[in-house]
Amino acid sequence: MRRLPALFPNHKATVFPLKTSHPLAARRCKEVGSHWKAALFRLLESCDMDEARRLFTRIPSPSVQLYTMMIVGYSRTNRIDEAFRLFDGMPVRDTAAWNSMIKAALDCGDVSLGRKLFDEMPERNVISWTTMINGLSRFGWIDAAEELFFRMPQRDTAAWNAMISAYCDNGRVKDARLLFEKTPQPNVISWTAMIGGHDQNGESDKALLLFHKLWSSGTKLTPSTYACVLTACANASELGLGTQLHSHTVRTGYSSDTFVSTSLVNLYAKCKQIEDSIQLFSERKERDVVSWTALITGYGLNDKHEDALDEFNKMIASGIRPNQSTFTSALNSCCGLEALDGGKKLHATTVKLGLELDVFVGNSLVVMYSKCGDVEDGLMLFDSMDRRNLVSWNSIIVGCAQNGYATLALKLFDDMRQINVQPDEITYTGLLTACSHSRMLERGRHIFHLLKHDSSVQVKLEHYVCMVDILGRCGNLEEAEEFIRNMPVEPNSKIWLALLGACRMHANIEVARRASKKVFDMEPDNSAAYVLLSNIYASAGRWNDVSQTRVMMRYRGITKVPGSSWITLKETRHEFVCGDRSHPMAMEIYKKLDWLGVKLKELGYVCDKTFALHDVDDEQKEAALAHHSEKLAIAFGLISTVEGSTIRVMKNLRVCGDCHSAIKVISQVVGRRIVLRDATRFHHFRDGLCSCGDCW
DNA sequence: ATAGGGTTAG
Repeated sequence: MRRLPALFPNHKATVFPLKTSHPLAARRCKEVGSHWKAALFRLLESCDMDEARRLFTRIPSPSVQLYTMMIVGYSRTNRIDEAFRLFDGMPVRDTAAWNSMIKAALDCGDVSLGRKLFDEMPERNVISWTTMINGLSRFGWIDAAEELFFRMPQRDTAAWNAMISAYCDNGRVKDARLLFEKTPQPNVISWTAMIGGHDQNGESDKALLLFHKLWSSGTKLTPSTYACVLTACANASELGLGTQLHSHTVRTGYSSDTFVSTSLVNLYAKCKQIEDSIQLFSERKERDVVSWTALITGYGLNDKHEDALDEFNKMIASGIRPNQSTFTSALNSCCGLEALDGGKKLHATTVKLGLELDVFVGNSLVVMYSKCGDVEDGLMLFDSMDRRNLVSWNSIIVGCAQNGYATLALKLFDDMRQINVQPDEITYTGLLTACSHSRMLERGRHIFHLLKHDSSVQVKLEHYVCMVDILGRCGNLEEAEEFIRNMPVEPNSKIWLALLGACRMHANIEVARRASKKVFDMEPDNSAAYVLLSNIYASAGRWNDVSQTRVMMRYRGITKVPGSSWITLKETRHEFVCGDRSHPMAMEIYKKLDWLGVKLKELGYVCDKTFALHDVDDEQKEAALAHHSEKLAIAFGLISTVEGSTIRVMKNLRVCGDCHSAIKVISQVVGRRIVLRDATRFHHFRDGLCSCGDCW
């Protein structure tokens, strides 16, 4: 039998026999100290603060350095109070300890404590100043940061870099540039900060110009620089340069760096080379949240929303915790699929992970609910948010506008201005859309007036389109034309198309001729314009002009986009085209339609045949109106969902007029709410009425 | 391995 070795064979010999006066004592103590230090470091590394504290209390008279390590550990785990208690009880403090405590305060969100410590500390060094500048900048206190920078007694390159980044992070790229040009000895970090700063402020092309300068200077690049530049390539869609840099990173061995690799996944995804993204992601050694989110976003950008959600589930299954950004992307893909059920599941998951209070998650949920036709839940969510930003307000205003809640959209606008949230272009587009969908002429004029006099917002073409739409829908066709003539910018085809749409509503052939000619000049392949023009002629009984339009279409090789409608149930999309019999439940669907036909007749509903006879739409000619895609999808919804529940159907084109009337009656017959999202807006059918008030 | 500057997704 063998004796087990003693656990601490040299225990007695090492620790105690030397007196402190012995020349070896100092060295021994240092060794003992480094022993404590190594053990403490291991615990701090694994963020086990309770265990670290237990160890720390056993250390006889810990050094300033050990105290400081503990403070940093508490700060990393967000335990600012404990950090401060420890700092407060320190027998002596050096500048590093003060600096660590300042950083701890700033990192944990207590700026005033950070500022107080900074003002009180006996000796500040360049690191103290730089830490404060960085902290103040993160809270948006850029003026305070600037003041410190110009007051500090000496500045090294790190200090200049901190101020450059502070300007960039607060949107002041011009000031960053001025400072960069004054920096005595800029290094690769200064350049990287400038490149990243320009890119993040929407100036990716300038970022790339800076990179060319850096490149030609022959400076050795770091992985951070590559990560920044590759992101700028992604945002500027510079696939060529990006690919070249990719090969450089392979040669320098940087391509396996986690930041660089994520930037590459992002680059190829944004440049619509999703296969390359997938390949690069699969080659990664470690898959973290960020790279996985980049891939999920990439699928979404490439219209592969099912794959995006699959990838999201794979990520969860592999034990990686999604964060707010992951949810933003996944929820966006739910919008792409109009998958309300999937979106609700994600909502539940955000609650489980404690992320539902995050403002980005909240915004994404508001958009998801309203884009999936459930604006009521979108509103509920918006009301429950405890923090809101401009995007939150825009999301709910646009959501209301698209769903026909114009008055509510305008009320929300008043609310946001009440609490001094400055609207932007998107806010105004939402409001104008709301007015146009509800034919609110005077409110629309008022909003446009506010927009024109809002110095912090630029009037964009889309605003003019909305205004033409409002004027046109309300029957002021001549005024709309006059409005277009007086626009300070060149009108585009969308403007004329809006006018043409109005001509159809108000059967105005003269204006329609002029408007359609403009559209055909600018966009000869726009099939919607031909269909509109043909319908305008048809409604006036001008059959020669109708057939002439059709000939012109055929001659120019223009084919109409086929109409299709779909419904998403249990995350499966069921899509129908007119007269479709390919669905496994086709028999039941047509039986339901026949039954509905009988019921509709009993209620005296007469089908409006003009939509069948005069439309250029081939699908409408081929099959009876009763078998339009939207009706098929609704019939399928009726037989596949619980009695009384809301049915949500989407259509790629505008809903046909006959279907619109029929669906109103159907909602009454079956006692259900039917939400139909067509190419331009949502229709909420209920008790025989539609939320659009029949003007769409 | 006591303290400061640039890096990836949204």
